[in-house]
Amino acid sequence: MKIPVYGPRLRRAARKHFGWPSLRPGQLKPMRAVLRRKDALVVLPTGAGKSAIYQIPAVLLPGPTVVISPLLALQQDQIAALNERDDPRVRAVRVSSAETPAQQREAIREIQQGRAEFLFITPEQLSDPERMAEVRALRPGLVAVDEAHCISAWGHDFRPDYLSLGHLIKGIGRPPVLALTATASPPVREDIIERLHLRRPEVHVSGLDRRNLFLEVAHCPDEDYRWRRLAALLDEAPRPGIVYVATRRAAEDLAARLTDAGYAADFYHGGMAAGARRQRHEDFTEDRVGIMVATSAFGMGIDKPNIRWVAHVALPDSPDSYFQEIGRMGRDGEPGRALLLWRAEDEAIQRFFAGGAPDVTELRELAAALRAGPATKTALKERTGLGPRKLGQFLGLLEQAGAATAGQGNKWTVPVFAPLPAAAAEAAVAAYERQQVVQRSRTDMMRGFAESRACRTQTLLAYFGEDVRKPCGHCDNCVEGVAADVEEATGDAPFAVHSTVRHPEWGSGMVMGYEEDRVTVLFEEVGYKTLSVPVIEEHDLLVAEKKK
DNA sequence: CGATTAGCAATTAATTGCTAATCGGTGCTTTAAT
Repeated sequence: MKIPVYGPRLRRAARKHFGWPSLRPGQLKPMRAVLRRKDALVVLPTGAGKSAIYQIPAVLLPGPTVVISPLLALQQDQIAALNERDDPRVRAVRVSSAETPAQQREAIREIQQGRAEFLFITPEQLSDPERMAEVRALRPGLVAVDEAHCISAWGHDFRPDYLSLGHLIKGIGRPPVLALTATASPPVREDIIERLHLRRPEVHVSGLDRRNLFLEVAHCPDEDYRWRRLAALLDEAPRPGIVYVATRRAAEDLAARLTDAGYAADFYHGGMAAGARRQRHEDFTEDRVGIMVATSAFGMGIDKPNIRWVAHVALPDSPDSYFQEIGRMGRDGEPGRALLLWRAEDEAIQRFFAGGAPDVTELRELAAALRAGPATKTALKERTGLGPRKLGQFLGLLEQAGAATAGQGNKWTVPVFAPLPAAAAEAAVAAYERQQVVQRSRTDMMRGFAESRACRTQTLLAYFGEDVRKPCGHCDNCVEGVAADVEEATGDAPFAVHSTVRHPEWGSGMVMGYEEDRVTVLFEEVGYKTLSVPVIEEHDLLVAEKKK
C-alpha cells in the first residue's frame, strides 16, 4: 500500500496561507489523518498550534470547514486572527446570536460562493433543524470540534446540545471529524469518541509533560495558613498570574483582600456583565492586571504567552480541570509556577456540584411522551413541560438507556426494542448515577494528587494514561527528595501499566500506575480506584484479563 | 457538604447565641422593552 506523503504540501500551505515558517511537533501526524479523511482526536496541551491542525488541511481539502466552538468570545478571536490574513482561502465567518438575520444570510452566502472557508458555529445553532439544513447544503468537507472536552464537561447537564453533537454532525452530512482539546483523560476521551460518534479515530496525544512548569502543592489546615502561603507566593513571583477560586463570592472577596494588602488584584467570574467581562479579559491580556482572581469562567480563550504562575485557592473538580488551568501558563517556554493550596473542606463544593439526582417521574413522563410519535425537542417541550436544559439532559440519559434515539429531521423517536417508560426511567437514573460515580472518582484522584508524596508529573500523567519513567525534577516532591524515596518504596508491579485487570465487584479496568504500595486502576464502570497492592495480592482481588 | 445568613428567643435595649433555611460553576439561546 502506498502511503501518501503530505508533509511538504502541508508545510507549503502553512507558509503560503498562514505565514508559518514551520510546523511544530505534534501537529503533522494529526494533520495527515485529516488529509486522509480519517476521524481524529487530538490532545495537545500547549495552546499554540492546535487550531493549525484543522486550519492548514482545511485549505487543501475540498469543501468548507465547519468549526464547532463553545464560546462566542473565543470564536471572535479566532475569526479575527484568520481574517487578518486577508485571504479568501482562509477567510472565516460565523452564524450566531450575535449576528442579525441579514448578517447570518450573508455569512452563509460567502461560504456558498467560496469567498470564505471557515464557518464558526455553536452546537445550539446546529440543533435548529433549519440551520442544520442550511449548513448541510454547504457540503462541508471537514468538521473541527474545538475544546472537545466540553462534550464531557458540559454536555451532561449544562449545555445538553453538546451531547447530541454526533447526531448534529450526521445531520450536516457527516464529513470527517477532528476533535481538539488541551486535556482529556481516558474517560473523557472515551466520552468524546462515543458522543461524537467518531469512526475508528486516530488518537494523538502529545506534549503533556510541561517541563517549564514547576508543580507545588501545600495542604492548608486553615484559611489563615492558606492566606500566608498565597502572600508568600505573591511576594516572590513576577506578574501576571491567576488565582483560581471555587465561587464568585470568593473571587470578589479575595481580590479585595489582596488589593487591601498591597497586592493589586482584579476578579473575574461568569456573573459579571458581558461588557465588564470583556474589559477585564482585555486588561489582563494587555498586562494591565497583574493578579486575576477568578472562577473557572476565566479559562478557555485565554491565549497569553507570559502567564508566570497559577495558584489554586481551591481543590479543582478533577485532574483534567487542574491540568488545563495550570496549562495556561508558560506558553512562551519561560518558567511557570503552579501552586495548589488546598483544604480538605474544599472537596465539599465539588461534591455539591456533582450532585443532584434526576426526577424518576419526569423521566418516565418523557419516555411516555416519546411513544406518542416522533417529535422535535420543541414539540417534546410542549408535551412534557420540561425546560430545555432538563429535556436535553433527560434525552441523553434515555438514549443511554436505549429508550430514545435521534432520527430523521432532528426528531426523537423510540427504538424498536425500547424498554417501557418505567424501566427506561430507572435505567436512565442508573446511567446518571454511573456518570456521577465516575465524576466522583475523578475528584478522588484530584485529592489523591494533592496528597501524593510521589513525583507530581508522574502522578498527574498516570491519570492521563502516560507512563513517565523517571521522576520529573520539576515538582516539590522531586526537589525535596521524597519522590525518590517513594520511587524506591514502590515494590514489584504485579500487573503491567496499561494492562487490563478484573475486580470481582468493579469489573474490568486498566492499570494506570503505581505509587508506593498502591495501584491506580481505571474501571470502565466505576471510574478511578486506588488499591493497596499487598491487599489485592493477599485476596487475589485483581486478575489479569486478556485485552479485548 | 459546609459556609453564610435570616429569623427568632432570651435578656434587659442593643447584643448574643441558637437553629433553620439557603446557596454554591461553567454559556448558549431568545425576547421584550427601551
